[in-house]
Amino acid sequence: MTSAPARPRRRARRGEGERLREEILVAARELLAETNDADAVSVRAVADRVGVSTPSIYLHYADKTALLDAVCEAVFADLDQAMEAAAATTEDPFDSLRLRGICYVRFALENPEQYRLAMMRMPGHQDSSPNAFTAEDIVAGPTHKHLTEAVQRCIDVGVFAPGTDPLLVTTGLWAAAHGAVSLCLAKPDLVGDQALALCEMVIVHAGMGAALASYLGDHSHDGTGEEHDHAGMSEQLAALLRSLPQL
Amino acid sequence: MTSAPARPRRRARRGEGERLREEILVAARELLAETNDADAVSVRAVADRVGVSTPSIYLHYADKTALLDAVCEAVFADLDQAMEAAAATTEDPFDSLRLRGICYVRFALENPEQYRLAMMRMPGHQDSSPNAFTAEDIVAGPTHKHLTEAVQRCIDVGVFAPGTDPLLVTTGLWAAAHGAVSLCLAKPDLVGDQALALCEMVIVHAGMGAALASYLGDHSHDGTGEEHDHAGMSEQLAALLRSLPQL
DNA sequence: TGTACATCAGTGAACGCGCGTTCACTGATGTAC
DNA sequence: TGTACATCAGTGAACGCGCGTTCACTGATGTAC
Repeated sequence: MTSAPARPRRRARRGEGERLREEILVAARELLAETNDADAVSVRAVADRVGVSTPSIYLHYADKTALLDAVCEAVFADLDQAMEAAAATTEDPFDSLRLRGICYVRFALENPEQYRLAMMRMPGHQDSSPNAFTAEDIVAGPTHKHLTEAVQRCIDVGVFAPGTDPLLVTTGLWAAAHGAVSLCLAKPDLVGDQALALCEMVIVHAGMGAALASYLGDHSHDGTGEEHDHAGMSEQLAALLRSLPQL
Repeated sequence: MTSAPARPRRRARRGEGERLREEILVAARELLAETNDADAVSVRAVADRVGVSTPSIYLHYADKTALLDAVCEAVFADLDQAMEAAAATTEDPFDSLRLRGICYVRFALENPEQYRLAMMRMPGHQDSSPNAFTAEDIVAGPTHKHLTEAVQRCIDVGVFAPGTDPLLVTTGLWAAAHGAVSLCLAKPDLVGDQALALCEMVIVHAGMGAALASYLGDHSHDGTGEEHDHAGMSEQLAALLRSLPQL
């Protein structure tokens, strides 16, 4: 790995110190993409790839964790941008959700190690600083905001029952997408070459289930608007499914 | 960490070499449970915890990877046992699936680092041997087999439409459960203290969606039994949902 | 236009650390005679 | 019952390695006079 050809580099001029900061970020992401191994991203390897000495990294990032945090932020920004572009191709609110889901999955499958780093760093681990990229950053960020808005539009249009909690559906859809994708990444043999199809299936199923549940919740409860009775769900579902053929 | 009190140990007698092997396995899992950090499981730390010198590990495991593989196997075995016990409390096939899901989630939330190790080691990584614990091992193992059988019972009983591919539903449910759980583990703030409820919601939704899709697939296509038309799914869903209130 | 100087980007060498793994060994356990 | 010996479980010390980080430094860039 140390034999990676150092790019020819010009020393930055006076006010251009920020240039190297960006190059370091890019190099770290390239390393993730090429090695598919987060352990391959050492401070030394990144510096080597940029074509700069190791201590130079510390001119731009306080420590390794700060660099990884910056990578996470950049990955989420890219993901959001891709999803918004994908969603812009339709007017239908539910289809917009679906397209976001597909885009999410595609992004993750195409950038597995960057996705893993962004999504799977656990708080409290040695490799995450107290101010690491946490759930708060996600919820505050545009990715989550855009998704919640898309869910809200589905509620407005009637795909999800009125009174549905958009945050709950958002989190549920995210969980479904994340699960499908990370199963595909971790155990590819389990799904073979049908990874994308499986992921889409799971997301759409979760979406349909959420829609169905919000309908059931809206019509089978006392109307207090409180959380669904999960324990009784299977009987309701069974009853509903038995009635479907008479539609 | 090196100051972990070494347990008093008796040297094993002639035929009892296997005893230490088991103790090593247990110590590794305890380390995962207590530190919540896979990096804390070093050969040295494990040996230290058992109360034995470092090279002794190599009398029972070829290398570190072999030890981790054994841990994965043990974790999956425990998970299967817990799920079977949970499922045994009901006769209803769909409820059996639901209980398995809840048990799966609970196990993962209670043993986060062991779960992560078992499910998230990626093939091709430096820390996974060519014969590491892969998807093949999972599919061949009892956990997956039991789940598929439970899905099949749902098909037999009519909860899922006849002709449904049990393997597809199994994988989909697994993906949903894994997603909900790993989202909760990686970004706990995102779900707060509602982790278990969220996970159950996602799983049940995915199950409902699968049931719904298998019904739709059975009644809205040309009957060739080929894969669903995912692209047209949202219109079908929208139409179905619009018709539901007239039930 | 020329020169002294402050500033800024980046460097070379070294630090201590914990890691996985190996090797020659020790000493208890059981067996053969 | 006593003793020599093979076997087996486990050890102490050391190996080389790559890591994150620090420190005193160099030398190019721009500015003041």
